[in-house]
Amino acid sequence: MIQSVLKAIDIMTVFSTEEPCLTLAQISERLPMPKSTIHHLLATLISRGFIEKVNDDSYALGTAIVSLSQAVRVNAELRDRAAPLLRELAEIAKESVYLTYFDGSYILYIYAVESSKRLMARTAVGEQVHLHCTANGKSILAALSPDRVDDIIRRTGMPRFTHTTLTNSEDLHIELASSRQRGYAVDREEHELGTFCLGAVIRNAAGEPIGGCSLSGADESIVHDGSNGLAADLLYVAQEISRRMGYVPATPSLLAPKSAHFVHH
Amino acid sequence: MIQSVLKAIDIMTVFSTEEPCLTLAQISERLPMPKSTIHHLLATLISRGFIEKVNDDSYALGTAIVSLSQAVRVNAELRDRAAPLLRELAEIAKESVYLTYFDGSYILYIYAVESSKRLMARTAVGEQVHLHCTANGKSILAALSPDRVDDIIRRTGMPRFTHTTLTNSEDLHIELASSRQRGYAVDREEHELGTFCLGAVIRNAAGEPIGGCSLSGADESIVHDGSNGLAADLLYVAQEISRRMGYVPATPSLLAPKSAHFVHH
DNA sequence: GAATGCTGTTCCATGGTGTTGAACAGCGTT
DNA sequence: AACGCTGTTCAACACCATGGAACAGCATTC
Repeated sequence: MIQSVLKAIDIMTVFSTEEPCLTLAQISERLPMPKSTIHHLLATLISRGFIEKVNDDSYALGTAIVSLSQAVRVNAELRDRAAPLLRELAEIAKESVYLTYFDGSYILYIYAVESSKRLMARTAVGEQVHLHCTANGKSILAALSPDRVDDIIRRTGMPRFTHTTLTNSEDLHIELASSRQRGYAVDREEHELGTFCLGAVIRNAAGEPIGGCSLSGADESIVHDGSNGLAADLLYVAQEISRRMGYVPATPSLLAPKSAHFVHH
Repeated sequence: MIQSVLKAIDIMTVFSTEEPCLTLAQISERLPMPKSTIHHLLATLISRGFIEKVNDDSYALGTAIVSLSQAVRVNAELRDRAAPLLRELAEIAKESVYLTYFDGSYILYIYAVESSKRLMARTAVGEQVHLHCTANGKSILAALSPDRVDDIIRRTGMPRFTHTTLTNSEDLHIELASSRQRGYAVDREEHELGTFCLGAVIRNAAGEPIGGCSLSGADESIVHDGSNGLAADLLYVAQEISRRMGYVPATPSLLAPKSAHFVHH
């Protein structure tokens, strides 16, 4: 473990969306390091664009980090294979579409086609969220063994976000059973009020869940089963992404896209 | 300058979209460092999620970088203010919409609402592009003094990407004059064949150009002046983003959105 | 099946370098 | 004008990053 590198990373991690700009004094009061040490590290990070100076007396994360994200493995291997399908899905559904990556404990949003109905200004890309409260997360949990599900919720907990969030293990397992039966998971404002989602799991060549994709809308009708072909299209897209990741279903799937848009694949 | 931090950054910079996964041997042949040094640094970066191991014998950039990008200054200050407007614009235009940040020499794509017409699978977000060959870049150049324009093209050059790319200073200055007159810039397949764009500049409180937004389509009709209200809507959005960044136009603007969608702002 | 070439990994002594408190400088406030 | 607050620089000491060499794990090869 190289200490100066760890310290440099700790400094970068102090910045947040809420506090994108910090003075040296603010950084030093949040970290157990002398100001001069922080100053040296900041100068080094500035030289490579990882940190930038704002207004002569405060610091912020620089744009080099955004450039680097293009080369992150999951972006090159998962996102770039999934993106064209997700864009089509967004166009058909006229709703926001999200792609997430499962890191073993949480999901990380790695791609989005966001419709104007999205409530939050900030894009979801880059956000890390619990599994139990999202359609994406539950579609992944539904693809894991009950033991692994219990293991994950033991580690991460089941914090409440809204009045509909599932906060105990039994409710979750019941919900996962119906998700498994449907083939996709549903989120009824469990993470964010005013946001309803459908989520479907994505698997790799080994059949393991590696992420998910979801449709997200501000209208409850999106989660009404059978009211439209959205769930079928979502499942088709998730299955096609899995196929592109090397997944070969044990029983050849009968899924076909409902929308004619997908016929050319 | 802390050398171990510089080395850690150099290691991360070796990864690219084309080569997202590298073995220790591959990294060491691209960098003038002994394998053991690289190994130590990799272990440190792994401990914080900046690097991850793939398949036991190769390394890749980890997801921590994607999470960090949420806190990057331009994302918090520019992107999050612009995103809602850009989503509406994308919905009205039914084309891809992009937001870029001007770093002094290049533009960096920081947000996108990508339509299914986009040719490339990869998202543009994170890409760094020359100014002279994009609508976004030219709208920024048109807002700078001729001296600064010359200074920038002296530093970055004017590489050719397609048969329509402007590759000499005089052509560029003529083009910038008409962009200035129109109020927005146009890209006729100058960066990528099959991609036509309209771009408009975004200014900060000091009136300086800090970025741009653009509409991008696969159809030439998008750049046909006056054929539709897209340019007017784009200009309205760019102006409204500038306003949210603190810009106060010298002469109160008469611009109004053509589409009724924007009336509620 | 032993030997060879390749990986990635670990070890450890050495000297380079990161660390640090203290001193400096630049501003705004008092 | 003196003070308190910034960010910045300095230099000496101790620590720790460094990188050669040795190890281990695994294919491939002869």
